[in-house]
Amino acid sequence: MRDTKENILAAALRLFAKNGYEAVSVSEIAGELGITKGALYKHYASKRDIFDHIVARMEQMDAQRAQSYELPEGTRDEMEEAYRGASIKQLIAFSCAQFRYWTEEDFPAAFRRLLTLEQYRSEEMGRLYQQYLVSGPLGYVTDLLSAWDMPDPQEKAIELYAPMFFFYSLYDEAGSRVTAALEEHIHRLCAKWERADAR
Amino acid sequence: MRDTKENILAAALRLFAKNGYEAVSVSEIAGELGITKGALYKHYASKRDIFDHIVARMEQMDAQRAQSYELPEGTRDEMEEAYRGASIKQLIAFSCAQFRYWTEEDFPAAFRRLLTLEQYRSEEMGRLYQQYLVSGPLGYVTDLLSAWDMPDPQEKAIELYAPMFFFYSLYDEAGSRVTAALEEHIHRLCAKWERADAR
DNA sequence: TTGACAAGTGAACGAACGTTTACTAAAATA
DNA sequence: TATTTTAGTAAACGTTCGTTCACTTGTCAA
Repeated sequence: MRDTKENILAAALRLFAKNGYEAVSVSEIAGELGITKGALYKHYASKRDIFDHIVARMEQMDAQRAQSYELPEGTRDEMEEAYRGASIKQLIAFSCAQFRYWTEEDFPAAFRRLLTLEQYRSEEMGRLYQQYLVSGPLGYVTDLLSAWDMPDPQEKAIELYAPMFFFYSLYDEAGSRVTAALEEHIHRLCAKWERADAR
Repeated sequence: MRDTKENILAAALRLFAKNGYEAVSVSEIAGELGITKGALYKHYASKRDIFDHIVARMEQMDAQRAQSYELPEGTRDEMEEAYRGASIKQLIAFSCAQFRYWTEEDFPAAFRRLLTLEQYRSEEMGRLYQQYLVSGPLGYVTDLLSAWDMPDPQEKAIELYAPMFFFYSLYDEAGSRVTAALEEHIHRLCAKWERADAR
């Protein structure tokens, strides 16, 4: 089959996301596909090579997703004008979409758990974890609110993003049952800001 | 030395918290103390036995800490009366202390990272992770606010606890620099509730 | 002083690890 | 049709894993 290479990537990610990179053996990955571990080396040079391809794939998916949203990219300094044009409604939609992305989409959801498990092992993984799931999103929301001249942008960014981050962990235990509560929280908060803004 | 057993526990926890249980070898643990891995088996029956003692130790530390606080223990149903007696000031103090506990105290801080890395590997670890760091604390705060007859207790509990949870991850990258911001958040929020309550 | 015990060493165990190799059969290409 | 490539197997490689064992040393109680 031509998609064996793709199946290896998916199976490896699924296992890495559950047990962590070191705890998964090459035989185990191959076993998931019903092939021997020797065959696996026809597609990837090493176990680490599989991992690297997973990270690269995530980077590619993320870049693709970034440009499909109307919210501006880049840091505040570069994009100040664009930031001002974005609306609170867009922020709501973006936040909800981001949550569903990291919980419901197979690849991103597994990659999030993988990063969670690898974050302390190397500087690089810690950086990726922060960038995708912690200080990255927080900084983005902060910059956005700041460009809108909202008072206390960092405070508000925490109010918005910390529950999203917290709900990732709730989701991991309780499943999609919790998604509605999180989206309600986002809507309530943004509505409050809009009221304060109009005043 | 009599405290070799204790040193093994500490070294193993430190390594487990960085790399995860499977990625740490018995030789590595022994190497940290300058002894051979054979000697390690004079103190613990197996690698898993070390891990189990770490979990038991955490349970013991947690039970000890629970009774040293004035806030009531147990679930709401059992302790409704006690809940009503607790004050918002106590909630602030308890929350700040809890954050410092899971970030600054050596053993709990390392155990928190260990749980983070092991949470998906077994049901038991997932349960402990939730109990110590996710739904456990959230439920506790919810019950407390609910016993005070505050409106929307779950909403408020998320407002209070989600940032604490989020700041654990910020702390892991940025260190104690972020503690002040978190404590400010707690104070601000509780002050807001007190104002609304007095009205 | 003697003997039991506690705490270490270092070599060995079988199993599992990631990786390589020789070989095969089917598919693609010339 | 003949040949090369692709994708697989099965066995073996050297290494490391967790664990055990025979042995040494120092401490302390009888």
